[in-house]
Amino acid sequence: MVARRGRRNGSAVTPALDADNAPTAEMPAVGVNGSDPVRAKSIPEAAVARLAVYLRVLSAMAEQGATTVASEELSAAAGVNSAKLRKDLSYLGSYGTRGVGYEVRVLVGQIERTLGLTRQHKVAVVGIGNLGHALANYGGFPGRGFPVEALFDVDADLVGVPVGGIPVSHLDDIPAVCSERGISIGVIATPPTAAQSVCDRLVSGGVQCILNFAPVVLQVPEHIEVRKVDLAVELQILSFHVARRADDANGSHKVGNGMVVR
Amino acid sequence: MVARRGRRNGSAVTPALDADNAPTAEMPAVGVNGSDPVRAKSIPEAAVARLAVYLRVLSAMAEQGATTVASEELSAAAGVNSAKLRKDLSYLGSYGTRGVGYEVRVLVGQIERTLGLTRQHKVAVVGIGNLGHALANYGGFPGRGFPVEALFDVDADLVGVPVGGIPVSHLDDIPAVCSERGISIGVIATPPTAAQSVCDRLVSGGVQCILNFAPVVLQVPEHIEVRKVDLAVELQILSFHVARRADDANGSHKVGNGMVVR
DNA sequence: CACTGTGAAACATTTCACAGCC
DNA sequence: GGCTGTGAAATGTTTCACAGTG
Repeated sequence: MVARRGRRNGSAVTPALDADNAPTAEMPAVGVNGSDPVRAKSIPEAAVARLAVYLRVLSAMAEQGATTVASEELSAAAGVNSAKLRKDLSYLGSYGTRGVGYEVRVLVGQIERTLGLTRQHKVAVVGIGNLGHALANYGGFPGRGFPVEALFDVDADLVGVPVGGIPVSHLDDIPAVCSERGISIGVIATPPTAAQSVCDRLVSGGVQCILNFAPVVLQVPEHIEVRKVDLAVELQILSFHVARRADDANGSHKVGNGMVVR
Repeated sequence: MVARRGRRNGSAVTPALDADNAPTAEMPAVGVNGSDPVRAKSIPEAAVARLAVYLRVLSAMAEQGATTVASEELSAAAGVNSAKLRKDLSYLGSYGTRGVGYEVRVLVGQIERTLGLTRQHKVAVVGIGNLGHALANYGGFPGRGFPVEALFDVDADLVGVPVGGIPVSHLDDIPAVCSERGISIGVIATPPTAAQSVCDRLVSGGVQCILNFAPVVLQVPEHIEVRKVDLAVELQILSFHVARRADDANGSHKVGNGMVVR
């Protein structure tokens, strides 16, 4: 440790690192790394996101009875190229057989281990509106491993009402309930104005990670991991590509710095 | 130049490029680029995602009456560092004033222009379950610019029923309705099994971009832009970080290839 | 001989650091 | 003096291409 990330304001609270949703980029892969002689280098952030996709594809294949799979086949199903797939899998260790491929079972096990899916991660959903409902009813999220164990809302009419089998608690009880029930992941599905205060309460309740659906940049202590899902941003990125395509198609001209302008 | 993107199968259908949600990485920024002597280089993919965030922050600031903002302030609010912010804004052109900062109004206008937000992009939502409802009720998505103009579902009981003011149509009518209404963005909120077929119909209806909430890798023609939002993947990435942290904390040891294993 | 595992090259993104301007 | 804009360095990611192996 020691060598902190350069510019860092003195405060204990920093903006959730990435401005983007980035399942890729940023961060030197594992912990601090660099000046620390002990810590080894680990899996690139970008690869982690893909491992989760491979896992799903592999599980589907296993269900279909496949026992073995080659990088070419798996990569096609996962929408990446085979070199990338092989490189990604190589971060787990050497679990393939040259000339043959990978054993589906083994790969599933290794990816699960690497992603920490052998432990359970209890989830709390905050904000039981349309989206919160949808999330709560997912009922024990993706497959197994992410049981929803607490729900919160401000609405007095909602408090006490069970949704997907779990009674809704009040926002004020977030810290107590979360630490009682050992929640490790908080999902924020509130309006943007409430998000930061909800986030603070989740953190004080001992939650380690936050998945944020509210369109705001959360400020969190640095040991908290935040990921965000931002509809507006996604749509605007798509919009950019539509616009770019339109520009490319017809007579576009360059502006000062050489950028296509229209 | 010349050098085509290596592997690219001859088929007209390719897996949606990125395996990850990646608002960053992959793609040489703008269109073909490289062998084309005319086309200029453009905004990095990673920067585009952040521009959308800056836009939101700037809009909030404008509402609060701010007329001018310095890179340090804006970057803090957006959760990035100021160098990155300045670099990102420089892709738009030179709209700042040295010694002063940026004019909020101007920046908002430039980002909107760059993201193609001056045109409207009509949206269709497919799959009116919990999530679809939530999306439909967003009622003209983020602010302005993304009006929801069509809804689809298989459920006969739902067809004809208005949700958020728009009557639900049947899946079979996707191509006709989409091309009639000039839909440019399709949002898939169906169960995974239906997603690919829905996607195909959206494409045949002339939709240019797809936002996919279903946990499957869609295969699309290469001129179609796909982005995905995958809850399972997000949670598993968080899980990875929890696990990594736990490993880092206590006596971890390295395995063959030098990776932290537990 | 097909297919994995991986150095090394190519590419993309971020950060540094400072020249230049108001 | 304070702050933008940007080359150049550093870092991270993807792709190539091939040696190695069951």
